[in-house]
Amino acid sequence: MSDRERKLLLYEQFARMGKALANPLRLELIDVLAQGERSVDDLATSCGWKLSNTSAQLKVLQHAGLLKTRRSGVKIFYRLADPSVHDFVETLKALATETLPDAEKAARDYLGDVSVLEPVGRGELTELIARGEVVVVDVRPAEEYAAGHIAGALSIPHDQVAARLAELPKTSLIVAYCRGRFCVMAPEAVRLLRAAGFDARLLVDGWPQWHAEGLPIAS
Amino acid sequence: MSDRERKLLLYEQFARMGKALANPLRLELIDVLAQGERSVDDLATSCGWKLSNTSAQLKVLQHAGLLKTRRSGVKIFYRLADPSVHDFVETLKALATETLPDAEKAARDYLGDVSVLEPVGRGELTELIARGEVVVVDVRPAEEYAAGHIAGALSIPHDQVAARLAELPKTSLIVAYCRGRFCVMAPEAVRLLRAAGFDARLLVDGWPQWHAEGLPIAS
DNA sequence: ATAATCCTCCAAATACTTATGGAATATCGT
DNA sequence: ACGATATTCCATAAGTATTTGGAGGATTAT
Repeated sequence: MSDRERKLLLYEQFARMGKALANPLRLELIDVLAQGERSVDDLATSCGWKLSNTSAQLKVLQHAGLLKTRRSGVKIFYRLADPSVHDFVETLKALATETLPDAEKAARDYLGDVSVLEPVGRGELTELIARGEVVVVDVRPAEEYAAGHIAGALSIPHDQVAARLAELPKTSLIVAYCRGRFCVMAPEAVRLLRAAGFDARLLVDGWPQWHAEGLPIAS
Repeated sequence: MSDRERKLLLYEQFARMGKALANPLRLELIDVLAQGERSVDDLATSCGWKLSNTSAQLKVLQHAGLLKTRRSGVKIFYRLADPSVHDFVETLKALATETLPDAEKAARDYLGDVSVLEPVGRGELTELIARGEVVVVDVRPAEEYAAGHIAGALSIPHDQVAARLAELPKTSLIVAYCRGRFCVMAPEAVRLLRAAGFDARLLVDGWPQWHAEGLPIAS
């Protein structure tokens, strides 16, 4: 085999990794799996795609070495093969919003203007928690909270925030978080809380980054 | 438009970036362009693909916001839109070789065992240069050397090394470099030099990383 | 065993991607 | 204006990806 053929084979392997990331459902699955392991139909339901398609796309990611599985009884749980997979996909999304005007626009249309929600850094939140000056709210679905959350956070899934305002203090700062920088759940919750007269802010990024930095967690 | 539709639109934009990286020629083009700007048929010749296909793939990368162009007379020069594009592709390649056994094997088949070539770090090379204890050889094609190289490096394109051994000292250490971690030119040159009795080592990574770190350069 | 549950595989329809050769277009120097 | 050079566009053919519904396998509880 010639050098030229070997080079093409190598670049074809690199392109396989690109192909794994060339599909919206697959990218969404990685985002959800960055919250913790999930079963196949759980993922299908959560992302709103057909079971057979979800299974097929999970297999694609698995064959690219990005996911691993664990069987528990009748269910199969998928998880990220390594936290670096999520970092890489975050970099992809950041690069897309920086270089593709259409992606930047799609992010703005979906998330709205996040800067007015006064994003709180992870360091700042750690201090606020230490001083007892904040209520942290996890607005992700209950399963994701159960799989792991910021130590001391309250679970109020985003679709229940409006109905559970009574559980939150009007006198203290509230910081909401969700799946990450491109997740709409916490920004929506913060807007709702602000409209209802609460002092609410957004956590920069979400659970995966908090977890990756080794900050205090619970589950 | 519903939240769900907006979310899908956003993830479709992210997937566009993945798609841009889902083709071996496109990844190779990014590697070559990380050495400096190049014209279309220069790239086609250098990568060994048909002109029309090279042009089409360059357009795909450009529409993904990864490349920019500059016209100079009858030629059009493409370049990376930003150095972060190259960083990102390096991360992709590293992730592929770490998670995909086939990719790791393809890299080994193409590059051979690089660790026996005693790779020199950039810091170490800077010191060796300062002490005048090394001859640095750039084995990339002459155009790439002309577009920018490590300060003080000698240009001996990889296909001329065997014929130009007389230009190199037997008494001093020789360090060769090329396009980067997955480029075969410097590893081959070091093996050739060692077989001919020279004291040769490989520079870790290649020109783009040296340049990105702001180390001494010339052109 | 049998049924229930969960997941994977398969076939098929549709849509997209890649690669090619050749025609069309743009720029420059004469 | 013309020819030379460099690039893009186009039609086309072959290949690959996506999505679906339903059949087929595994595992568990009865």
